[in-house]
Amino acid sequence: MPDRNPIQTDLLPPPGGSARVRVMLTLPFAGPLDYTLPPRLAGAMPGDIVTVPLGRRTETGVIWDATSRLPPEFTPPPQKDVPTSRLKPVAARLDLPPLPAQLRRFVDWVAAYTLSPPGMVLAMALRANALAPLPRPATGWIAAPTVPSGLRLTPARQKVLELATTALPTAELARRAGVGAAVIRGLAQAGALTAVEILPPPPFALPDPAHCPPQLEGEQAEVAAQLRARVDENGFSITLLEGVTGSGKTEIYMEAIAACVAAGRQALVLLPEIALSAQWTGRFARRFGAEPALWHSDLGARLRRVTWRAVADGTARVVVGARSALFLPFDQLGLIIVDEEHETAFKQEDGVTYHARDMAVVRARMSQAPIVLVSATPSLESLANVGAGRYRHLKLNARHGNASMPDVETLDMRADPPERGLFLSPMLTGAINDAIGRGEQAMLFLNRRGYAPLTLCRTCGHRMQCPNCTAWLVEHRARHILTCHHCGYDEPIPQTCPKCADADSLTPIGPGVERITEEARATFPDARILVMASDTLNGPAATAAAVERIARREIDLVIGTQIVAKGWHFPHLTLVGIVDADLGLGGGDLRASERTVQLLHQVAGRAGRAEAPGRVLLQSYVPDHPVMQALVSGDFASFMQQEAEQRRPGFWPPYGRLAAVIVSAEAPDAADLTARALGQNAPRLDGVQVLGPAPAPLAILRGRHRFRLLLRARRNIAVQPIMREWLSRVKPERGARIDVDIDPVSFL
DNA sequence: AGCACGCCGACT
DNA sequence: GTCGGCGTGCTC
Repeated sequence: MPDRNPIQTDLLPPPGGSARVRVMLTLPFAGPLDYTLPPRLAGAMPGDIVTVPLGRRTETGVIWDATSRLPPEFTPPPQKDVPTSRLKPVAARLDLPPLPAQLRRFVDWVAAYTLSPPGMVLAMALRANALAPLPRPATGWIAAPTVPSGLRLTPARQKVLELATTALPTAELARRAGVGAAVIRGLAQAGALTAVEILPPPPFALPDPAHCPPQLEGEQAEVAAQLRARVDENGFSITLLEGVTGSGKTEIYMEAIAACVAAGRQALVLLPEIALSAQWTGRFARRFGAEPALWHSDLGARLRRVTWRAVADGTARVVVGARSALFLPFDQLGLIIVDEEHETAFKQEDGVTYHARDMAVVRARMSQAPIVLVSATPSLESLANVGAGRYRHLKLNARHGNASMPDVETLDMRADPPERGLFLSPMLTGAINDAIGRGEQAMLFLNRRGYAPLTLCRTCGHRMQCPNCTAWLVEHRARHILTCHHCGYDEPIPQTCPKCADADSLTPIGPGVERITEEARATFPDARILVMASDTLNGPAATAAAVERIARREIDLVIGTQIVAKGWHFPHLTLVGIVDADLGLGGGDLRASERTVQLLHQVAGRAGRAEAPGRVLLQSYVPDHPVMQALVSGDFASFMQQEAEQRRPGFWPPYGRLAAVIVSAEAPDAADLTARALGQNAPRLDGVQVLGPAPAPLAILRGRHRFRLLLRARRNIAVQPIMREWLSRVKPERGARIDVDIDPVSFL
């Protein structure tokens, strides 16, 4: 542990001067600030949490390492040195556990990689309320080994001393002995009771690897053994675990967790969404006889603090969480699992933009720990890494038990169109009727919330648009509003067209889940229907309750958005209807096809898990599209191969690197001028190309005008130094902001 | 991110 | 004459 070595040279006072330390504050500076360390704080070390003066206020920060340990191409340019004579002294060292060296290094790495101020990355690591003071341990009383001579042993005193074999606080001891507090005080005074601190019990029970191990056979046992071997070798490795839905991936990687816990190390499991954690926690508890520690952004303040500490001191052995769990102060990280690794929810888009899956790989490397990326439909990135020999590949080909893969068919909407004004084709409604008639469950999937995505005036053609964004307002009929899904703006549904004032001329165009529900209620009047959308289910508890109702067969037809695609287990669901399989294909997004296949395959996987085989019907106007063909044939390997071949020649990811630059300003001119200045100063380097500037697809967002540029580089070129150099040459116009997104996922 | 300093409009 | 608008720039 080199960083805890008290003779670390950078902390020794220089000859004839006082010690200099660098302190990272949770502020958007380019790096740590220098302070002197007063003699009374001698011995303070990197990682220690301190308060320092800044201007005329006091800030809390972390003593940082004197020298960067990043590869040179990632190291930000050095800042100018402030002479020691002008430095202010560190004010105080707080009595808190230090930030581990590994986490400090990770913060530096993420900051350098994403081109974010390191203080903002540090803020993510400290947002846990970790800086709140430790609660004072309660004092308890325990009987002294010998009763002091001369003590009169009254029956009351006798009783107290008999009970005080384990430390108990005054009130509790008095209550149990049936005496007053005065008796306790008297005994303490006489030296018959000794005061001790009562340590709170560890907040997380130790998971028991032997509690309830699954019975694995064949390829499952083989894969579990492989994963255990990775954990047991106790070094860095990356494994892609690819397994069809229902193949028991979770049970199998839990064996790796078991090995990790058995070895006394900690495991981190990242899920794309906290909604999944309730189900996951249940499975974990059945396997290990204890609950894992949970981590996500809206955990209560107290639990956050307790969890953060428990991760730091190692008493939390298994943490399951959203992407922010990557920044917990693990001490003995022995395994990272990224479940549903292809999910784009792992990409954080606001504040520090980072991809949790990729950063998890970095964290694993720094911890010299194995990482397992898990998916039924791996990302092209991960498959390419397998192809290049960088990742190991484990496959689970068979569904658990006797369940077979669902049968997927396309419904050609040109040949078999729905009735006018409806969205479900006769073939689909017929299949739903059949399924419900057999006492089975059906599901309709449409990845669009609300009633209709567009409201149009039949008289003048006016489209209801968001005043702050380049986007249509989505009708939410249940709430009687038109709302913008980008900025949250809403207004009541107008009775007359705001442009031509014609009454009752506004018409909803296209379906959302609300509208499909309306149609389903009319078409299947006797069916018990449940809608699952992020705005109808508030919170993980409500989602879990809905899943439970479906499992108990209280529902015949589930209608849902994206949320139903997650790994829910619906044992009686045999039919899935995709209302609009073409939906994700528009928009010119690099990953549109890949994402559509992943999403629709995930939804399809909800069907036919138990004995009854599943059937999936895709409503499409382009049934010959490679995406539909891949879903029908189930041959994703070939589909991904084709995708890869399309991206390879142009050096698109994963064969090249991208960095997006978004210029935004309230004033259109400021945004335009800044974007053009960036274009004119674009780097001219071999293997690097800059596209744009062009107005962003969302040309106005939250009232800000936006332009985009895209830098594309060959895979062997680090984009960070190029970006740093480029941005340093352009000064944004007043009011304009330049945001950088390394490895962009969204192209809006 | 704060918080000052700074240089131009409506007020006790 | 001042109070205060928030633009610009610095904080070790």
